Amino acid sequence: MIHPTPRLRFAPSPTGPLHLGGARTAMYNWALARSLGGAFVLRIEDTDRARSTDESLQIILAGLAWLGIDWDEGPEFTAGGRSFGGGDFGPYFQMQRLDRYAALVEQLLASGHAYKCYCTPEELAELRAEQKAAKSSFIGYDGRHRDLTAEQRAEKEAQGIQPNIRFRMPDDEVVRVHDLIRGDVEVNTKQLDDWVMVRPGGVPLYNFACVVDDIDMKITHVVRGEEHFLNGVKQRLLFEALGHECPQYAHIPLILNPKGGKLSKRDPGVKSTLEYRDLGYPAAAVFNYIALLGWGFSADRDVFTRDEMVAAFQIGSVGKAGAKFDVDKLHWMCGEYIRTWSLDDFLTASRGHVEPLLADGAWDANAGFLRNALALFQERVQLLSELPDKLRWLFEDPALDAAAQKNLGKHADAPQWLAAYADLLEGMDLPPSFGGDRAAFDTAVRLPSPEDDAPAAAGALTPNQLGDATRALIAELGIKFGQFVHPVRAALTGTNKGPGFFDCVWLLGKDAAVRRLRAHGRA
RNA sequence: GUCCCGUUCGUCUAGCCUGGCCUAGGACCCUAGAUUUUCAUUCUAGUAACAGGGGUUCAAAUCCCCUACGGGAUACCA
Repeated sequence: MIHPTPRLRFAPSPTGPLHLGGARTAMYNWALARSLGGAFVLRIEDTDRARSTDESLQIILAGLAWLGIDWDEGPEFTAGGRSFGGGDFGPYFQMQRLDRYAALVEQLLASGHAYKCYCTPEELAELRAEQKAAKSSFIGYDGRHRDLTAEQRAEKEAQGIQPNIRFRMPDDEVVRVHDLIRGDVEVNTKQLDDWVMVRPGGVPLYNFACVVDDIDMKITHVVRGEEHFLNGVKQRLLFEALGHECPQYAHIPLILNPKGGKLSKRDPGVKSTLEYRDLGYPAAAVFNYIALLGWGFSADRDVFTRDEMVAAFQIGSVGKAGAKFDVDKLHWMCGEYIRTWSLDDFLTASRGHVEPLLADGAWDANAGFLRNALALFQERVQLLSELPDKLRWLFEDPALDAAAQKNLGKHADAPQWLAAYADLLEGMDLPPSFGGDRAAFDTAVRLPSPEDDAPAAAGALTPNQLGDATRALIAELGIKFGQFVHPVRAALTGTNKGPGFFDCVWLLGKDAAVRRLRAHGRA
């Protein structure tokens, strides 16, 4: 037999945002498809009319695109100049495939694999309650309408009851399923009831639509959450009833909250994927981190690229145990990725977070300044959303935090030092503060690299020259470097942490620096 | 209740299939130190695990059984 082209799918229902667990399921499907050289299909399971929304759909598509999980077939979508979707096996929305489901229902009804059931939701709830009360080992539909006569059905219809359609399961049969992750598992159909394929009115339910679509879309492998494990058994029997081979199944464990429990609304891992984007998590870092939740790249490497993952990915090596979501490691990973970026990439990514601090047009008007400023923070953030708080002191006089207050009050002479420093700076060719004309200073300077410490315009002061002058003053005052620097930094930046002292002064610029020193100083 | 799956450092995991190379490896976190004007980065070192109990075997983290605990399923949701 010829091996069919591998075809995998991710089939979300647009009833909410794409959380990280869903993204990981999509990713494993995607990675397996890519590693096998097959196709990755995105199918939208929108048969739950009450809860499906177009907004959720857009969020899901944008979330996948952001993570770089691109789909070959499915809804059309364009992001970042790339288009996704299309394909010859559509439609890819289940609500556009109702004719197809209807045709197969007729076939199954005719062959006896399916039958009409007239039970109402109330009746079924009552049945379940009775079973529970009687401590029955089986809880579920008891097959009471399995073999209704034509007369009985006519009677129900006459009462105006619209039937649902159920799949007839074997009563007592051991079904052996092979799972790519769990291995061979045996399930007795005694545990499974005759499940509903189609709602009254004709809209199909998950297990039925899913199988029809997997057949029509020629799906060869299904990777999904372990909550679908038993659905796999039901689906396998339906595939057989329809005369088709069942795809290979792989059921992956769920992501757990840090306590080891089920993920609930408030847990970090259930945030929408787009929230991570908006908070300045690098997409590649999020991708990398969630890949690690249940799968390992190698014994001694945690950081890897998409391509490396595809090359190394094997579905069988996904773990069977649920993984807890660890924000610390995610954040560490984000910092790792940000530090690998070029300064230009960092600037581009930072813009959306920093620009709100500035007046309209100020980002472009102060490109050189911002480049120098941001360069100092690339290795000091894990998320881009940390940037505004870390940069605010450059644009407005800061309130002193507790540590800064302490530093400022540590030595009785500190106010004199501040005043002396203000005098010194006032007489120097220091750059003007943000918003001023800094062209002579800011051109192409990247502060952390001494070799770049060369302003374009002759005569403009560099951070290193500022440092020489400052050290001379400190010597004159007869104090230690540390004694001087801590209170001054506090007065200037409002905090005791941050980039190198001279870089801070140089970047802050003359007018703001002098103003703040005078505010806290005394001659 | 019943059925299915799982359980290696606090966390993610390597090792388990094909017992011996495991005095159990890596990473995050934490701690200490080095570097630095602070913070961050970087580097070095350290703490820390085979859920418990039986068995099989010359030998078990690795194979078998039981217990405990955790997760999943048991919908006219997906």
